[in-house]
Amino acid sequence: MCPRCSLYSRKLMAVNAESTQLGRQRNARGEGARLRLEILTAAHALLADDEAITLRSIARRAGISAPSIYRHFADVDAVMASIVEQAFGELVAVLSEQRDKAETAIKRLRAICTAYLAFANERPHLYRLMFGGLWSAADAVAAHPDDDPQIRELGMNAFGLLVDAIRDCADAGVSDSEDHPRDAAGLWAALHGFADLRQTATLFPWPDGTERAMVDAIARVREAR
Amino acid sequence: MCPRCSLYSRKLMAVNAESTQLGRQRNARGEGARLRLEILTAAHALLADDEAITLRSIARRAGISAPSIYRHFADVDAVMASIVEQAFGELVAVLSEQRDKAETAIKRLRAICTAYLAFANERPHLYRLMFGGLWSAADAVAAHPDDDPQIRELGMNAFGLLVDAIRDCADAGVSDSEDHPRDAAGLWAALHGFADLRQTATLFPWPDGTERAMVDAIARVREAR
DNA sequence: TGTACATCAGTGAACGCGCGTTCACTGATGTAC
DNA sequence: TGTACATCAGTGAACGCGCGTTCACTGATGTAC
Repeated sequence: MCPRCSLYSRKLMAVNAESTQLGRQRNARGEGARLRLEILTAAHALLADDEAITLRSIARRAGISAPSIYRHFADVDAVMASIVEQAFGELVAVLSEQRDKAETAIKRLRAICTAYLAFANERPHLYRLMFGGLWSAADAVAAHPDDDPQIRELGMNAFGLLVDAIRDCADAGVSDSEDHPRDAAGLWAALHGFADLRQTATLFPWPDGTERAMVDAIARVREAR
Repeated sequence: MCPRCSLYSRKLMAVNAESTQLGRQRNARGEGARLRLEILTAAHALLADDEAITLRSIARRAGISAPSIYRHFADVDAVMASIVEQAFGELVAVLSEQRDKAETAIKRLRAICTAYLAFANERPHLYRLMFGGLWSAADAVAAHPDDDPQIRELGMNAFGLLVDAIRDCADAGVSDSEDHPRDAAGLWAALHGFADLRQTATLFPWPDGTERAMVDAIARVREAR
């Protein structure tokens, strides 16, 4: 046995020993499905701590060995798809929640936008998983065209919130928007770009009020000064 | 010698043999600096072909061994910084070029925006290297605070084009923008988001005219319908 | 009631890959004596 | 003019890392006879 390989193995053993939570006891007979939840929970915990999310890091966090994940997910794409699917649900929930706290149509629109940016800001890794280049739903769908993860529909739900909010403003006479889906698409792009660049272009001196001006302009908000 | 390691080595040797362009002859005595250019050229070729860009892939493309890069760059960050620096120069050049082809202030502004989106669209890997999460100038600066790669200034040059274009529109009375840097920042965010999402959210049905509506709105273009 | 067996949850060890980086070297070319 | 030597461009082989994935297994628990 050559020294390199043995070193390798000893190292791996050490890592495995360290990572495996000895306290964990396995699920009872028909309860194996629980681990599926634990895996997703571990992924969420990683994201909450803003740590890198890989199959192995999830396994470490969940206190299980990496291969165990394959009992519950076909491959790493399936894990990511589940996480993203869940995340879209959460996004829609927080956007709706913040919207419903506001009284006027314009404030509801702005509340959605602010909540969107807050979501991206507070959970950058998760946000990048959903929209950034970290992982691509389109690629995953292309790789496994059969198991439709309905991520597309979930994304459209979130987008629908923007369309509706702009329509409500127009109906209330406080927006000049004529093509609501088009303006919502522009608004989404602007929000995404702002969220993304604030994380990436940290050296750039963002002027105060950029968000508000951008949102109001794209949504064609008409308001007394 | 264990079978695994020997396999490993044979594989590596095969890869190296394959990747090394035997045709290449090394530079003459005082001309070693040439390789620096060849490295950057290889990186550009990779980006043009939209292939992944790593220290090793650059070396393969340049037809040299990976360690050779260290004669000319301190580490992989230094290579990336050089590429990005050069790319910012190119970006400013194409934006200016397209701007100067247009006759009116509004058309100049729109030309800049269209050229920006075209740049991002045609060279996605390069664009992601500059602005996306692929590589972070901020991280690199943090890691090597001493060798200032002036990427920040170059970025500000590009941004200045937007500010000036909006100011010109306002001066010409075709924009209601009052805070040009702020509106330019919003416009940049919107352009970036649009460019990024068009590559990421390929499943999303982007409405026609999104770009124009978005640009005109944020730049507060005032125009007869 | 006891026992053989199937099922099930989960693991340990390895594979092969690509990455960035280090190190000791090779071999050509210019320079000093 | 010849030769020893320093310099320089560039390489080959390896290191250690983390990744996704596969495979044969272990050991507990329920079920059938």
